[in-house]
Amino acid sequence: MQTKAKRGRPPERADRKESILDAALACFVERGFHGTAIPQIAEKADIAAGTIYHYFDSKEALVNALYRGWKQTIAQRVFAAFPQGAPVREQFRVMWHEMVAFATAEPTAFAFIELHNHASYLDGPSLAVDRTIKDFAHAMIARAQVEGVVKPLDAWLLMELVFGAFVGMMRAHWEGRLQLDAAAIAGAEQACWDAIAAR
Amino acid sequence: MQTKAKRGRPPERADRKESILDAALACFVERGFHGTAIPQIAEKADIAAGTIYHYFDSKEALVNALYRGWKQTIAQRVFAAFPQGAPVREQFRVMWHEMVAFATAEPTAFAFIELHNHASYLDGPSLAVDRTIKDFAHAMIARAQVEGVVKPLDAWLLMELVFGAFVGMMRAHWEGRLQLDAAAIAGAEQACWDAIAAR
Amino acid sequence: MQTKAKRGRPPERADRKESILDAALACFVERGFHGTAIPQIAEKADIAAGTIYHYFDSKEALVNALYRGWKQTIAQRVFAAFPQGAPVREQFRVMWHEMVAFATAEPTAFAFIELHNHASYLDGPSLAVDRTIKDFAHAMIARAQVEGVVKPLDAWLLMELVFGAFVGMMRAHWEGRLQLDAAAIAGAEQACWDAIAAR
Amino acid sequence: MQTKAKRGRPPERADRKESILDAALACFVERGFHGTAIPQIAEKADIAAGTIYHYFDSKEALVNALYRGWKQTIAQRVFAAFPQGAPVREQFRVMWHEMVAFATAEPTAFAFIELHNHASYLDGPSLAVDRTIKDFAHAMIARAQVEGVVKPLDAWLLMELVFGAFVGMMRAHWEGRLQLDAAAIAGAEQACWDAIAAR
DNA sequence: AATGAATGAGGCTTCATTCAT
DNA sequence: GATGAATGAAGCCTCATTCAT
Repeated sequence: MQTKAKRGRPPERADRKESILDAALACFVERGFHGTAIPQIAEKADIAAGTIYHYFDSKEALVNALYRGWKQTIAQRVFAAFPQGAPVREQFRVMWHEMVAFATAEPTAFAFIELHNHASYLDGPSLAVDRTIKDFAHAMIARAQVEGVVKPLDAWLLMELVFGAFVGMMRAHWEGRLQLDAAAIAGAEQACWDAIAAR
Repeated sequence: MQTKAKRGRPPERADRKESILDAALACFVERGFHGTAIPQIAEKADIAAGTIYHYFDSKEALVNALYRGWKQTIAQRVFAAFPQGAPVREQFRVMWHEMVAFATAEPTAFAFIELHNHASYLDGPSLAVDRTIKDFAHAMIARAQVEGVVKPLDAWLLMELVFGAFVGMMRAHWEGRLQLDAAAIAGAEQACWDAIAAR
Repeated sequence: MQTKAKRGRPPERADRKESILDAALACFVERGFHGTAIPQIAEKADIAAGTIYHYFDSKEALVNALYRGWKQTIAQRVFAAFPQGAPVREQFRVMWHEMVAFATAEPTAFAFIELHNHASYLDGPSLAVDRTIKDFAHAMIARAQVEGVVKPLDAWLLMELVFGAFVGMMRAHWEGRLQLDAAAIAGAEQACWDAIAAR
Repeated sequence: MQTKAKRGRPPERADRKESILDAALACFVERGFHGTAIPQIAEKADIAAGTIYHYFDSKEALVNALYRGWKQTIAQRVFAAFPQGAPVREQFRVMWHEMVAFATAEPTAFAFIELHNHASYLDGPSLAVDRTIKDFAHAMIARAQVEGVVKPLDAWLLMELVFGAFVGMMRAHWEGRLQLDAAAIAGAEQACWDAIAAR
């Protein structure tokens, strides 16, 4: 059933690109990349399907823009907060809380980034941006090992353990299996430090 | 009216259901549920696409069968190895190594189960089977807390941290970012115990 | 889901061809030729799908056998009962009641023949067998016109009117819109005679 | 991932919905509902197969729209022409000629409606619209019986006989077995009246 | 710039038919 | 002769993408 109704410019609305990215984020998290249709994104963004192609070349370009954008956002945030000269124990604490703050403020974006890690539709540049935080955390741990405050295991292993623990906690939280208050978050942070700390 | 072309029964070949499940597992891990086409599975299994429908009612029924099957396999394996009367420290170690053994022996199955957690195409029975191992690990931790050997934080939180750390480690391993030898595995196990252990 | 269960000859059962024809008749009437799948027929006949191909070359061969078989049955029945020397009024009455008797005794077969008239999957021989009764009825009406007892309109037109009225009545009956008792049938017969009778 | 092949909007062409309905009508009459493939309809309508789904939710929705549309058209036409105050004999004649006029002007639509009566793919609303003309004709006959000009048989039976005769005549005409000129049509009308008229 | 009808490849699924057992 | 698993073409429908308005 078609309506010959209104075409052309609709009532002014800025941020079109932004609303497309938001809608796409929500859809991709909910149903995955291949499970999301462009018209679904358009509907959620309250625009026409064709409009998406004024801002992004393709569906793939859209996921990649989303992925890169959020990955950079979180990296910048963590780097900005990082206390350069502070003791490792303090650096660890700050990173942890910064990550929690991000994952709490932008749960969908965080879920998106975690779920879409290494997906086949991510292009080279996206994958490149991918490693920054983990590289950074690895470096921090490696420095701490030199000081002898962290276990002398492979620093990459320790980093993945802590990162995994963090993601596991957040995922359980999104999925409603876990309440998180300040005490729990701080307790978890301490537990993760204990995991890597030299005894 | 169909073409009179040659179709029909080809030379015998056993294990068809098994080879479908194997092929589907590999495809789903590689490209996700929606990213995998039935003909791709068929090709990998070296059968005709239609044959899949003799064994499974639909693509959804296939993922669910896969999910349930592997989830049960791993649960049974962990439960069978669990040392009932042993000290918690020992129980923890056994579970850890059992999980590693499974994830190493069946990396694709393990990846599949982790990636497809809580996906929208999983049906009720599949989701029901989902909680068994985590419930079990939670109970173990809760018992240890009574003994005072584990931190007095929310046992669910501790469980998710350890589980997350484990998954993080295994994922880094599949993705080639991490070498895992016996020492690394044992070191990681100790680190995870340190995470939850009372100081 | 497959079972390696019983193959080969099942408990003796004669009339396999007959039960296939019966099942096919019911299915074709209910859902049409293209709407009926061979496995559905097999299930209704309580045999394996492949078995049908021992008796019929194809689905088309099956409909055609069915069509020809019933068409001949009804024709033979009508011809057998036809009172050669009797007055036309009597001949008309006999034919009418013979048709009603058949349509009542074999409602599915009658419905099948009416619904599948001139379908594209009927082959030459089937269509050839198609005309016999109508030709016969036409001849009867033409003779009656010579006697002056029937209207001097195109005999084919009169024949189609009567035949159409008969089919309309029977169809309304199968479809539950019409009760038919002996009085109704006799009344309808008289009405049809009045339709063609010279005034 | 889809091919980057050229797709998208082709040069304008109006009346798409109408041409889909026309093409579908022709196909359904020729090969039946299950015997008609959506691509066949699309080809006949000279549009892409997918376009049909912009206008109709499914193949079933398409048949139902077709059925309802034509059924209403014919009913409106008959009702509009019906001479309310005239004698029954005249009303009968008008209805008859109106039906013939419709069946002659729109032979495919008429064939479609007759062939698809009570098919399993017709939905509730379609079946509801189905009875109007027959109910109307029945009422007319019932009134005539009160006047004593029509036989005192079940009015539904008489209606079905006349309707059946009419359909039989038209069908023979479409199928090329019968020439119909004004005299034949008028003669048939008189014959049908004679069928139901009290003697 | 925005729209959304149109396109047509491709996805899931069905089913007529074959053939090893 | 009977079986039913296997085949693969074809059916219905979806959806990424284009482009006239």
